Amino acid sequence: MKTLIVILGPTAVGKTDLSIKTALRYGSPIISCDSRQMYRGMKIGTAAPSDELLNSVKHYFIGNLELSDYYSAAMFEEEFMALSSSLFKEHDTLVMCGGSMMYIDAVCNGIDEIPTISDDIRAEAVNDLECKGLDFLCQELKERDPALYNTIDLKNHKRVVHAIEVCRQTGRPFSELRTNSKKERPFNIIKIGLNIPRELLFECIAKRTDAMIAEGLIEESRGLLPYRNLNSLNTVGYKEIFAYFDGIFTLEEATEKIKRNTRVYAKKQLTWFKRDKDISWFDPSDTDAVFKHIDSLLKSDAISTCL
RNA sequence: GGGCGAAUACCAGAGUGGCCAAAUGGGGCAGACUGUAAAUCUGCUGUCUUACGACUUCGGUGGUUCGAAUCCAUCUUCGCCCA
Repeated sequence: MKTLIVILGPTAVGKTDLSIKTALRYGSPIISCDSRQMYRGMKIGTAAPSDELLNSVKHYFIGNLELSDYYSAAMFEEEFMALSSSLFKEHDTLVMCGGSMMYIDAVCNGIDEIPTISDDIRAEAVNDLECKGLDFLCQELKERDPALYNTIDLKNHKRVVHAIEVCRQTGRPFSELRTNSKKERPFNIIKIGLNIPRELLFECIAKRTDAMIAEGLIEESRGLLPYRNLNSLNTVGYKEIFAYFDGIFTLEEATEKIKRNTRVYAKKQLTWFKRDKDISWFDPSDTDAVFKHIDSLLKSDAISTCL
């Protein structure tokens, strides 16, 4: 059976390095699973792999999107499945590496079929939110989908708006479209979680942020300034630098904010991953332990396949 | 040496007799998550495992008062001003 090795963990923990080593060892390309490294022109701020690394191992989904492209976890699932099925023809194992929690889950568990919302409906819903308010949308949701109304976070406008969009477009309650089922995949999945003590992780974050500034994050951001309102640039590292351009922060303050927001993001990732009991956790420097773990699982799969 | 001002929870900073365990912001901690997710949202943040409950706090000490972070005295530290 084919195997997907997923390397995940909080930002700045050292996933990239280990993914390269793992890919080289198992002769696999790397499928990136990072919702921001997919966008072109955001290399420094997203800590995308260097050109050198990209040349050492074939990577997918790095810098493959325009800043203005619409993208989603469901689209990633679809593209991943298509790509993996073709890559598995030549490889027994594939390495997927990244920290975008929802994308990882979309690949590993699948995501329900929900129609992409049309521009008209989206615009109208957003307009309703601005003009009529969140309460109005909540009331509509209560009528259209009482089940969801009772469980959704009614203070989270993004969720409420999307629920309304789906209800309006399909004419059905959003909750009916949710199956809560896990999709079967035609490959095994090994989840390698990387983590280090929080203090160290926070130190890495601080160092990496300083390095980004030194490598030209400001220049990169200046070039991206015209696109600042795009969702792709609603991203830690850029929004703070944009605020610096606006004069809201000094460079020092912006840098501190980036560090802080990156820490919050890392924590959020860890909270999400904590729920996933399929993850085996390792120290990123302990390559041997990771390989040993992968080898033993590959071996036991080989044995059970023979039987 | 003299005059004035300030001292509040992790930090900044409101509060100037009861509605104060003490606004607000920052920071910290915890959590949610099925379609732009590095997004978006929530809770907690004096101690007591839970509290509509109890206990200890607003520089120190001692007072006034039924009641003090708030008033008085005094001490300490810091800032400013006059010498």
